[in-house]
Amino acid sequence: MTEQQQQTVARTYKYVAVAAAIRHTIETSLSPFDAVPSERDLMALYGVSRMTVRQAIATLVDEGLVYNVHGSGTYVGAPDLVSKPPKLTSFTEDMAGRGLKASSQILALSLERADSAVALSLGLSPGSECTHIRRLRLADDKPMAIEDVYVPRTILDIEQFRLGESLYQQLGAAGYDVLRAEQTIQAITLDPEAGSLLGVAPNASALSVTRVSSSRHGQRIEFARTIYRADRYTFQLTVTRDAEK
Amino acid sequence: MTEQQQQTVARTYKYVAVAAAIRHTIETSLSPFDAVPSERDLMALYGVSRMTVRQAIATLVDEGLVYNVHGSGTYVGAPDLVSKPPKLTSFTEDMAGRGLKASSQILALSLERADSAVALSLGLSPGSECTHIRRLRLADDKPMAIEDVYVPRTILDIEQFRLGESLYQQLGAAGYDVLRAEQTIQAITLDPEAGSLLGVAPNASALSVTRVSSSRHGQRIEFARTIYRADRYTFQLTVTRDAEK
DNA sequence: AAGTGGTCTAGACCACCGC
DNA sequence: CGGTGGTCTAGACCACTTC
Repeated sequence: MTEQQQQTVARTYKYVAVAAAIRHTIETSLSPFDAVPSERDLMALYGVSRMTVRQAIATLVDEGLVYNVHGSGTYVGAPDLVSKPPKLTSFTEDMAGRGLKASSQILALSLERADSAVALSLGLSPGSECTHIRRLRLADDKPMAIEDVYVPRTILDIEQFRLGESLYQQLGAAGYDVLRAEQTIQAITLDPEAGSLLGVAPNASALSVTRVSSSRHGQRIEFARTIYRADRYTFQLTVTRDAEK
Repeated sequence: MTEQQQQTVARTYKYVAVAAAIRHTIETSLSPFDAVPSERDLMALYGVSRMTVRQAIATLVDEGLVYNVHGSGTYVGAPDLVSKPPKLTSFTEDMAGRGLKASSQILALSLERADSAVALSLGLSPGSECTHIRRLRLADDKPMAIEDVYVPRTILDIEQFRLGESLYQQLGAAGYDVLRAEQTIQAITLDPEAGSLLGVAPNASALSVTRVSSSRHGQRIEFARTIYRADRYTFQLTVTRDAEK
């Protein structure tokens, strides 16, 4: 943590201060669906121009704390109405969010030539070498998923990989920050070997999540496939119909 | 389609026009990572104030078409880096997005007392009456999914329901605009009856998507469960790790 | 008709990037 | 240092909701 400890004094912008003041007002004295003071009132209240008020409100709208109704007013939103875009989380983070303790068991760690699916997904020429990590993922010490991760050798060589440390953290340290991923979710039928690893009936149903992760600039870093026990894992997300914004 | 045919002339706002002009410029003569003309140039070019230019650019940033770099410029984004929040779509829209033609076959239409799962999800007292619609959903005339929809009778009575017309459109016309939904995705094993309806083996795996839809103000409108053939349907989404914005 | 948020102007200065 | 986007002002009129 011995970072450069920026001394920037955090120059406070007016709209940030106004937003904080409004947030405080809401938290201390307003309830969901209550009206926030009008923009013109807020101008007078905080001694700023209307645009500054609007920018402050815009950040709150972004957070989902309030919403605008044209011609009527700005209102406090219901907390559970907030629709955040889904986040890319590690298995450990995902389990923690479900109140479970994550652990792992390495099943295999090897350098392999990418098969066509992996090569295609990662944009590699077929036969390129990849570090392959196969892990049994446990939640509260019971099998939850089988995970196969493929990373190009040029990004993370097998000898560099340190077991027990977060993969994303290691990739970030190597200059490959994972920022986004495309995920494909499908239902599959387990093969008997996977079934026995997961402790379920052979030929049981399971949820397969395939992920291709990329850096900020679109460079593909990781191909991962995780097969979850259908009886222990569901995937949840919020979708919106309009630009609720 | 004999709606009220609003005559609003679609009053075109300047920032919308400017955004369209910039979009056109990008599509016809710029490539990813190219710089867009500066805001001051755009002011002069389109004869509008800076704020209007900025609002136009803001909409394009929202779309992921361009991104700003403070102190440097505004640049065209890479198309595949765009991360849109997942949208709530009707089956017809969903299939159209996959290049398939959607059709339906009504399996049942009845008024029922909500079972505990439906009542809980919709916030109804157990035993409340619900309109239940069970449909076989086809894509390119082949079975794709079985869908059960439950709507409180107080929102849509069974006699009001018009077959063949979009449910969401009917709900909207009744003053219940569906704006967002919580979805739960899981893998299940089909029962033989469902398997035969879908034209797959009994006990095949399938993807189950459960949806609770709400209005702008959080009123729960619809409980739906759709069971998709695992071999014809996958669920895709983009997730981000940081506030990529 | 009064009040709200939405759009728009014509300026100004600040913070940051690259040369 | 010049040019860029980011913040901010003090007005104005438009579009919508509410009474």
